[in-house]
Amino acid sequence: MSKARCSYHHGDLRNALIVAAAELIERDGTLDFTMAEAATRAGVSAAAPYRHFADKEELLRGVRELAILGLGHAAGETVSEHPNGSLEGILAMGHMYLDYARDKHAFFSLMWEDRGDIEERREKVAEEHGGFMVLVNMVQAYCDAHGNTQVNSLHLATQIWSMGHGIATLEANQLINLFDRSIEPEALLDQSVRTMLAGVVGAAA
Amino acid sequence: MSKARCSYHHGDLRNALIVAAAELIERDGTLDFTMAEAATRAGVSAAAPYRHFADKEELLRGVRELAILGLGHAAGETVSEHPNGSLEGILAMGHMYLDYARDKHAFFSLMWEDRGDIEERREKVAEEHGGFMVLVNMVQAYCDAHGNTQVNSLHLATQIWSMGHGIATLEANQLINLFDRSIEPEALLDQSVRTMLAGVVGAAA
DNA sequence: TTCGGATGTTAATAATATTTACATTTAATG
DNA sequence: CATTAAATGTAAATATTATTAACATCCGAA
Repeated sequence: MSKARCSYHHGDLRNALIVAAAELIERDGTLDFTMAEAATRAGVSAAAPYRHFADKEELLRGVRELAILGLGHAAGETVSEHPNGSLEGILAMGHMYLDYARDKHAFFSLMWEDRGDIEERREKVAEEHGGFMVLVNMVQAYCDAHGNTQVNSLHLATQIWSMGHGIATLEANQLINLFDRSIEPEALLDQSVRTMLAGVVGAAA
Repeated sequence: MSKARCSYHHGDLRNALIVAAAELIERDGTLDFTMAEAATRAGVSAAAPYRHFADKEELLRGVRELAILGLGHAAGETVSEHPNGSLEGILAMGHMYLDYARDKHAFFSLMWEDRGDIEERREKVAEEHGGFMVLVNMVQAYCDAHGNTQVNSLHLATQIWSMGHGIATLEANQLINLFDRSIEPEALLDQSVRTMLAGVVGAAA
């Protein structure tokens, strides 16, 4: 009875609802789908979701987990396509992040928004945020490759993440080139990352 | 009749509603005040706001303008407290931005969120976003002071802004130290800014 | 003075989230 | 195998808000 849809009980409604909600978010580009539509899409009545989620916020948190895992997966793909410890790998990671922010804006903001569950999230860092660890490893490998063992790679990775996050966030909201239409987000990010690595690790520029 | 409250007509309801909404956002730390409460606070009925704003979104856009002007004002204050073209001035600007993001989280996110009015915003850049221009001038002065005339200060200011924006956004959502509790946002930002300036302009570190 | 438009009011209307009361199914227990 | 409590669904309320409709008042121009 783990995959029934034949009768009264769904079998895997919680996940089905998360997927349904994600599809609606994907379709509309916003988080304001209705609970009723998500329920219908999952093949149940409007009240059924409340057996699995206290409220819409909780469902959104479920979708968020899915999105975070997806981004982590993309990070894994990206790293596997480039030489270990290479600059290009780190830059590619930035481009991937930028693409994600642009193409899946609603998921991107949902992912980082505070929804009053910080403590809960802290506990799930390891299982959810593999993506960041991928970056940390890339940075570490880069430092190693450049013979620098003094660098705190977690710290440096956080600096690079926040640079990418800032550009991605602004770009997703069409603000990065608000003052100068000629600015190219990827070029800007590449240059920022190069400068940061050159300044902290040496070489790279 | 520009400031009446005596009789039937309010006199300046549009602005009063923006202020009322801003107070509610300040009070609750969220954007989900009700139109009715904003109206009551402004001393009018629940339907009155619709004579001035098509919907809640439009009222929020009004509040956003106010917030952006406020941040611009803070930028002006900050720059006036430090030597022209100094590194400390630029760092102070970053701290101010970080403080704003933390203390006025709801306004901060409202400010940068896309609310489907990009074109409209582009037209108001000059009148609204004096704050960014303050940063551009600081960066320009910094470059001048370091005898570097090759730098595109608009470009460099955008890089610095996006770094600060990334850190501020993550910090406001309590995510910047998700992986390493020991990270201090201001220190991280200071170091990033120094590295960027040193890498692009020279000196500074 | 008088009339039209702007701005307010109160009373609907509508869309949604969420709860309630009841139904069905599952799974453990004797 | 029969029984029953817990889990999971359903349909029919409720409640909260945004928003609109229909009507009232006021201000400024002709």
